[in-house]
Amino acid sequence: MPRPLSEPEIAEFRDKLCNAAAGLFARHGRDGFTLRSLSAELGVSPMTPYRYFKDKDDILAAVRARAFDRFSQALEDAFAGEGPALERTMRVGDAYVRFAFAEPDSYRLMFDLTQPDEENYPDLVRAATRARRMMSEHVRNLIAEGILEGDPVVIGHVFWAAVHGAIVLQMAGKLGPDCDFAHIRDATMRALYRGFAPKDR
Amino acid sequence: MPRPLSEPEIAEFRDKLCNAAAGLFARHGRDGFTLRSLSAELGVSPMTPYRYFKDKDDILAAVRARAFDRFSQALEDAFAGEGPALERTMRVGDAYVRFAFAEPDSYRLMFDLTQPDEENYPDLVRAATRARRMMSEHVRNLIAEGILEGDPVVIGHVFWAAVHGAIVLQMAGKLGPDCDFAHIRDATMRALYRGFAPKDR
DNA sequence: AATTATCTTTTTACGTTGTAAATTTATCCT
DNA sequence: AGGATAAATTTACAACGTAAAAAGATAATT
Repeated sequence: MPRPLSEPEIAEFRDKLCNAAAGLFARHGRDGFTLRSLSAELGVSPMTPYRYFKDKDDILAAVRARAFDRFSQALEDAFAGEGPALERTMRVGDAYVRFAFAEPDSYRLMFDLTQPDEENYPDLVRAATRARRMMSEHVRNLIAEGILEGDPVVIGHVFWAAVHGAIVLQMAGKLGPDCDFAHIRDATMRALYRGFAPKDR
Repeated sequence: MPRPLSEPEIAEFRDKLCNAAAGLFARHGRDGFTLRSLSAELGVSPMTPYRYFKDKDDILAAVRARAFDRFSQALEDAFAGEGPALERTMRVGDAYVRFAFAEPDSYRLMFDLTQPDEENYPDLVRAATRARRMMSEHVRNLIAEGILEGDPVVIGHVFWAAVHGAIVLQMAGKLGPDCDFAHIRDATMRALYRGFAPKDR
């Protein structure tokens, strides 16, 4: 139906394309994701995506932004429920790890080190910021309940970096054979809770 | 001089090629590293490297292995000197961080998530294992001096994962604007030392 | 209703990539 | 000297991202 191409139509195509791209990514890895295979999957010519995205990097940025949004949603959902702060935080942590290993390709996409300059993709920056916010948000609760002590932003980032480090080392196959991820994660969390515990008691 | 191509000659060419590849990588990023530009840099035809390496992935594995070896060497040198355990460990930590930010491309190469199956490259596995060994080695000293308590392998991996996580988040530009790497690193180390401190005192 | 203008999509084409195959070049052995 | 052999280059091909040209389809204008 070619004439005006309304805003919702554009959004729908972009949506379908991003989903197809994510699928390709998951099935055939980074190299399996080509404009040509993507177009084939969508049943359009290889040049059609250029009507909806600037170029391949633009597509990648959109896919990454979507991954970040699903990730953030999972964390926010886990945090949303009722219960004591520690329990809510543990739910967030579980959701984090579950997402990372259930969708390793999305996780890779989000945090891969060799990525084109993010600042050129505002929606990606927004989605990444949304995810980051949650990192310190649940720590605020822990501090309020007296479980931890310190700056919530810093502590949140420390927890985040620690679990992220364990995840990526695991994903990169860099963890030794005699110490699996669950072990590392458990020891890390235990040590950090003790390390950031209020000083007086 | 084409006839036998002695073992040292092969090693020398591989060496030169790996250095050139690392340079290309550093100057132009992953996409700037092509067989053609690499050959041009070496003053040979684009097919010559195939006499010394199976394919591009094989070259990449060799470059990665060399990065791991230089990395390990830096850590081992830092650990080698005299002094109390805590001081030696801090030297290792500093060497780690210094290497990561002085040679971010090498660090990326070592730990990038989208890498072909390592197990097919024995030398890479060896180099990676060498680096990993150091992670728990210095922790053994800390435990022997009563500064930490627990399994040195697990604790070593926890420290490793934590600092690695902070580094890659920093490199990926994922750390918030109001908390820089040095801050995170400091807080992480402080918390982990406290968290793994012997229970009695 | 026919024509024109406008917008989407496809087709075609180009430069670049990794690398297989064929060819050339240089050395050693008889 | 002349063949054998191994190294290096040249040539060639399929696949990639994407620019440019062509085609196709609808809305507006006459």
